Amino acid sequence: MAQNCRFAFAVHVLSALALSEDGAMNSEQLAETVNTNPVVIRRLLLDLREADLLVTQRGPGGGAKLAHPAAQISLAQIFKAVSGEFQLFGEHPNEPAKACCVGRSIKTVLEGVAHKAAQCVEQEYAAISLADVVKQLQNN
Amino acid sequence: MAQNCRFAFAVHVLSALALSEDGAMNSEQLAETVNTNPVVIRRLLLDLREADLLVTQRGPGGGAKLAHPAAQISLAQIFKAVSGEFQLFGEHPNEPAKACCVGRSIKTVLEGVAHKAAQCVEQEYAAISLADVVKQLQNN
DNA sequence: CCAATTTGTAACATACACTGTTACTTAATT
DNA sequence: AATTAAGTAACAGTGTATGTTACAAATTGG
Repeated sequence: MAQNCRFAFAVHVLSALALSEDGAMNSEQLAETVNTNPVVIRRLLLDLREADLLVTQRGPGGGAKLAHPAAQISLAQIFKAVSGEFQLFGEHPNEPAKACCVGRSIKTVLEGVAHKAAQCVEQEYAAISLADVVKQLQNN
Repeated sequence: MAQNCRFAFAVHVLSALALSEDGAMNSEQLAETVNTNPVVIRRLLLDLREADLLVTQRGPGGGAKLAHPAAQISLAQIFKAVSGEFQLFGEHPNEPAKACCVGRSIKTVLEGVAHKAAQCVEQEYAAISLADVVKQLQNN
């Protein structure tokens, strides 16, 4: 459903930081392991910093490092930081016809459905920590 | 996450059919209540017919009607019919660097995460029937 | 059989979002 | 002061979605 890969990139970046020697990596190193452009990484870092998941440092020897231990960072936090709220499907782009009883309230009903599903996914993601991901990476 | 509104349109269309007088409506009538183009509706009808959720009829007096009672159609069936499998986030578009242990197995780990979340959403949607949606529409 | 109607389908237009890229500014270290 | 790296703006290229027109295929009723 989410067409973008920002969440995948973000988990990759944070895992790499968790596993790096001194805990810090710059955008060029991160871009290399993710296989993308450093600017794409820096844009991601801004969102992750905004969510208090990492800190950045300019200048020589700068880069990014985790703001908290990996066990205290959940996939739900990461997802929200880079992709906003959980949205499982697109809404009506045009307003449905109000003349029909379906058109009048379909959006409200679908919002309820989307909300329940989003809660379900959020719980699932909240139960998985970055440390869990790192552990799995090491066992592969 | 799903950027497209095919699921919303599909639920709308099927609800309208469930609530229609004689159980049948043509693509023009459906397009009017959804507020889109009849061809968009007909493309949707093809997928819903393929999934055995409705039947279509050409020629004068033709149109679409439900293939089963609304209580026997779940939102999970509708979702799969028009949007394919549940996919909660996009994967790496480019292959991550295999030199780093994160790059080597991040895709596998993320697949596992996506699978668990997808199961969770599917269960949620499977528990809601078209009849439930119609009931909510009538109470609004 | 003929005319009207409606689905089925191809082709294209338009809009939008996302990734990637270049180039430059700002800040921090030595 | 020079170097390094993040921050940021602007734009290119790609892909996907909705919407639209036009026509083919099938079905019904007279």
